[in-house]
This record gives sequence, structure tokens and C-alpha cells, in this order.
Amino acid sequence: MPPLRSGVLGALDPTSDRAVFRQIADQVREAIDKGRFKEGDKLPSETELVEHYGVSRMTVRNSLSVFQGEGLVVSEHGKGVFVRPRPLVRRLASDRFARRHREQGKAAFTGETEAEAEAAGSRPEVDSLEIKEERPTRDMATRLGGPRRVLARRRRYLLDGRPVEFAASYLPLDLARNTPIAQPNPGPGGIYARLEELGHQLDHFNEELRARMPTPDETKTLRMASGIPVIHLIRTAYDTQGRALEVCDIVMAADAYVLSYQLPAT
Amino acid sequence: MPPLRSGVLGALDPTSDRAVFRQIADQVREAIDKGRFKEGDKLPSETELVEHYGVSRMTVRNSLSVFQGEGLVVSEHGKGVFVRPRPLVRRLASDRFARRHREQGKAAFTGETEAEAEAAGSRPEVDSLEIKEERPTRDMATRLGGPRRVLARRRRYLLDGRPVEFAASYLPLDLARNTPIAQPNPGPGGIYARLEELGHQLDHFNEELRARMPTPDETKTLRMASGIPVIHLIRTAYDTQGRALEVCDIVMAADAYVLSYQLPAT
DNA sequence: CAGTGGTCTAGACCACTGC
DNA sequence: CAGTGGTCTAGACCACTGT
Repeated sequence: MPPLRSGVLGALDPTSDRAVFRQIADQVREAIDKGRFKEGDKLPSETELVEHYGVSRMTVRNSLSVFQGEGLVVSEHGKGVFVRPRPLVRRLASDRFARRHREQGKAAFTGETEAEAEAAGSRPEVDSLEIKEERPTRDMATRLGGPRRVLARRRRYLLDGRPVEFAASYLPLDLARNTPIAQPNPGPGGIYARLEELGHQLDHFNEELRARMPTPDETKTLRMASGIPVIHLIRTAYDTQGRALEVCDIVMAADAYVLSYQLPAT
Repeated sequence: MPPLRSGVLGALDPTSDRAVFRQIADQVREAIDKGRFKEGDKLPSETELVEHYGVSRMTVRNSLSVFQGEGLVVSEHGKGVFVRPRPLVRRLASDRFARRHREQGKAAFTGETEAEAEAAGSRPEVDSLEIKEERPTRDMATRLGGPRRVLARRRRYLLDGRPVEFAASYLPLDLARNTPIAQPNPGPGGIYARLEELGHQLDHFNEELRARMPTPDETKTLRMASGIPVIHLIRTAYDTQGRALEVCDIVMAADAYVLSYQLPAT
């Protein structure tokens, strides 16, 4: 085992009130911030840190867990702890549901991803599609104006093989049953294009947006690293009469997205 | 010390592959989910859990740290570990910068908060205001069309005494110098109203939105509990010629906000 | 004061990785 | 195989809270 690169990490201040594990964390953070450890670089191993600082291993692990919680590092069993590389990012613009996109046959995810992220080398995929008729939750029923049953379309989106988004669309069953919307592939332009063909003229969407840490379920389906939040987005599509046609419940790995909205000043 | 309420937490499965601390976490989580521990309730103390499960204290602490990372609990030194109560939430609607609000003399934070959250008993405050002329960062300069110097307005927002948002506005200096915009209180309707009075007709805003874990600085200024992400919002205000008049860089405690946007379907 | 969580030690065995 | 991180023990002393 090679000795720790000298000068990268300093010594502890025994007179300081700051807890030892925080002092270690501070020093490692500074080294990362100053670029002495770059994205993807391996940090010194726990054993090296133990020897460098003369503390017990639990103390070192405690330091590193600080970074885990911030999403700054990822640890790989048997390999080491690495500075987290910044992943591919999808930009979602607020005109992504403009009719002109539907008319060009673009679907919500693949269409736009091809347009906006594929340049960066991404590979958009859809996954584990599930289409079911079911009873809506209380919240969904309220948002949709109280239907007794809904058509649910659930699917997962991948970017470059990585799951980045899990979405569930709900439509009143009377609207969607026995239409292309109930098919796995609803055709060019996605279900919004089909809704318009069925005579429901889309007027606007409302997106309600929160950020929080993932639930254990979400951690699993999105293979979330620790210290990465999710963006929870609930979109409702309205027709020109103000009727809610669809509610889409989306959970996104926050490190894979930048959302962009245009607001009128008037 | 009273014995643990029987039935609330079960026993470990020694044949399971699942790590002991995860099994404990699973059981505590289930108890919370099923409402056996409600918001604000104190969880069993570490000592109680040690005795109930017959494991070492570090193992119990490891279990609890899982919930810390999820923002599900808060621990208070000397008191105990508590199920995190859901805080007050501010709803930000996408019409919050509509001219009619400015004309009614509402400012961005207090005006709208009064309108939308005070019903829930909130108390909006602004804090630690700082107004400086400075050199913009590279990113800010780009967004603002390359001014050499900017006016920076920094302030913190509190809700019910809790810091929930930290914002920094940047305006090209030639636009803002020696105007009410450079004053601590820019007057009714905020700086956007002043910009329009100065002849800059606002056309639209763009909001760019990310979610991530807070930096140590942000943790301090917003007094963030662990396991709570921040929403990072960068808003740019444009005039009718497409010139960027202002960029506002906002960091919000994610558990205090729901954002809502209206998108056109056309 | 007793009870709580916060920090820390000095070990141990395990599972995973790469050579 | 050696090196890595993952889990776990059985203690210790401390700082903070409430009575």
C-alpha cells in the first residue's frame, strides 16, 4: 500500500472543538473542492485514512458517510470510494408539450431526449411498461374530477442504460378504454396526440413540483445512489373546457435533470 | 425506563441475509408507516432498541442513520429521536410574477406568501439583506449578456421564524445604479415594478430548476435538517427586446415548497 | 440527577474486487 | 491472494436535556 500523497491531507487539530470526523471530512472536502481529487478519482482507502490520521476506522467511516449523505462520493464494495462523476443530464423545457412537437410525431420522452440529450451521447429507452385498469387513489380521483376507474400507464425511462425516471399516467377509463391510449405503443406524438384525435382539445398543463429523498421503493426502481434526491412532478392535462384528461405522476432522479420553465410577465 | 410497547416492534430473523441494522430499520419504518409512531412522536431510545433487539448500540445507531438520510426523523441531543413533522409549505404558482400582482403592490415573497400561506398561520419575514456592487461570476455574466459589474441583492426569507430560502438577485450595474432597485426596500411591487417604471418592459421569465443535497454553507444558512434536499432555481427576467434584466439565484429548503407551473398546450 | 444522543476506540469477521 | 468496503461488538467518555 503506497503512502498517502503528502500535502493532500493535513493533520488534525487536537485543540479544536470540532469533532475529529468532521475535521477529516473538512479536509477531504477541501481536497475535492480544490481539484486534488477529481470526478471519478478514488479517495484514499479507509485503511490509509486510519493510518494518516491515527484514528479508528469507525471514525474514518463516519467522515466518509458525511459525503455519502451529500451525494459527493460513491463507494464501491471491494474497490474503493470515488468522487461522484456528474451524470448525463436531461433538460426539460416548458414547451416540451407544444402541439408542434406532437404534430412532428415526437413522444414525450424519446422524442425530446433525442432532440436535447442525444447530442451528448445518451441512449433513451422505455422499460417495464404496464397498462392496467384500476381504482384511482383518493388524490388521483380528486385531480381527475372523480372517476370511479382509471386507465393507468406505468413505465420507466432509462438514459444510457441508467434508470432516471418512473412515471404513471392516469386517465378516466371512459376516455381511454378501447382506444390507442390503452395500447403499449400509442403511436406517434404519444397519448396527447391520440387524445386530440379523439376530439379532446388540449388547452394547458399544470405541473406541481416537489423535491425530497427517495423512498426505499424508489431507491430500488431508480437504482439511486445515496445522497441523491428525487424530483416529484405531478402533471395534469386539461382540455379547453377545463376538464382534467390525464394526470401523470413522475419521479425523477434529481441528478439527471434540469427543468426549465417559461413564465409570462403579464 | 419503561419497557418497549409490546407488538410495536418485532424480532430479528437470524436466518435472513438482510443486515441486522436494515431489519431494524425496516421494522421501525413499518411502525411509522402504519401510524404507530406519528409525526412528532418520539421513537424508542437507542438504549431501548439495544435491549429490545439484543444488538450493540452502533448497530442501532446505524439503523437510525438510515432514516436521517431520508429525512424521516430528526434527532435532538439529550431528548430523543422524533418522527419528522411536516413543515409549513409555500406554494409558488407560475403566475406569481403576473403584472397584476405588481400593480397591486405585492412583493415577490411577502406579497404572495401573505396571499397563499398565511392562511396556514405562516409569518413571512425577510432577513440579512445585503446590497453590493460586484463583479459577476462567469455564469452570471453569461446569463446577463456580459456586464462587467452587477448590483447584487442578497436576502434570506423566513417562514414562521424558520429560514426557508436564500436568494441573490443580479442586475447589470448600468441598469440599477442610483435607482430604487439599489435601495434596501425597493418599494411596492418589488424590483420588477421598479424596472418597469424605469422603462424596461418585462416580457417573460425563465426558471431553471435543479434539486440536490445542500452544501455545508447552505446547511448553515438555512438551518437544514439532514435528509432534506434543496431546490436550486435560477430565474432570468427578460424585456421585450430579449435583453436579460435580472438573474435571481435561489436556494430553497425543499420541504418548505411546492412549485406549480402552467404550460401551454399549443 | 438520570436519560438522552454524539463521539470514539480497538478490535472482529465478512463479501466483493482485481490480480 | 491482498486490498477494499460492509457489518458488528462491547465497551468508553462526553454534552445536552429535563426534573
